[in-house]
Amino acid sequence: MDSRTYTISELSKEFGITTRTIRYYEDQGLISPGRHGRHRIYSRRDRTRLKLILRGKRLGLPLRDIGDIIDMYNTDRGEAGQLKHLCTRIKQDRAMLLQQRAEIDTMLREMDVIEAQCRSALAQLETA
Amino acid sequence: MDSRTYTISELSKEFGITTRTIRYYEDQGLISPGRHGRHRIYSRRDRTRLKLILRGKRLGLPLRDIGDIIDMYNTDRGEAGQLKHLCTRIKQDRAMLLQQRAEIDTMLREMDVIEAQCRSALAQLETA
DNA sequence: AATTACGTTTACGTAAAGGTCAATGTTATA
DNA sequence: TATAACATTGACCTTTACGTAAACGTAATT
Repeated sequence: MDSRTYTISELSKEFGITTRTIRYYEDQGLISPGRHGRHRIYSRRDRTRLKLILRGKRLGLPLRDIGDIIDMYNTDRGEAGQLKHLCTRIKQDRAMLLQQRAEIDTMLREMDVIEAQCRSALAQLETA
Repeated sequence: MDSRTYTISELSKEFGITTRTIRYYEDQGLISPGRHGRHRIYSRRDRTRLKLILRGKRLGLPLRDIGDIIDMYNTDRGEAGQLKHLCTRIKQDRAMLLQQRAEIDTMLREMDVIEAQCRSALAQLETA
């Protein structure tokens, strides 16, 4: 049943964030690790959530939104209402991601142009 | 010479941000519009900068970084040192963008899986 | 028994990115 | 000329996302 667990410092090292940050995420309801006494114990699922949180952050999403999204994708997909809701959500999120990707592509192309200019200018200088 | 200009409210409407935000960007040295008396006048170049700022924001970059980047790509590419510096910078930025895009692709694929599960679950419910 | 390493809560601090007045200036229009 | 409609500066306020420090608990070394 894959019951590997992690301590807070293990996770903080692995992901390059402070323990403070991880506790803060818990405070904001984004993770809820188990406890052994008062010590936190992180399951594999918790680790995954953490990874998703950091991914969301890299996309520039606020923590609130990240929490909502993760919860959305994690709630019991029992009844039809929930399922349809999730489908709608997926459609939205996908659109957002596609747009971001398009923007990244635009920037990459623009950078190609600049780099080409840059290189030819350098070549000019060298032959001069 | 394409001397079309814009008022602050025109830009705020066009980009869906408040005038306060635009002034804040100026305060942080990200734009420096001309003045007619004390009123700000934005050139086409200013508008472009604003567009770049918002793009950077959507990528989750802090304003400082955005400023640095834009300046980098805008300074006079005169001497070889500058040019090489810019080339290095481009390489870095490109790497970052590619990684972001890769992450987006990962998420998109994961969403495909979830959506498929979701749809089949819905189909099950309907036939039941 | 003391030190070290790791963990905990509580609380205050802070930087970034604006929001929200308030008081005032300027321009166009009725 | 009065009244909107739009600008400006300045000041203070707020939220988000942590940093930092204090004071303490626990468990393993030395």
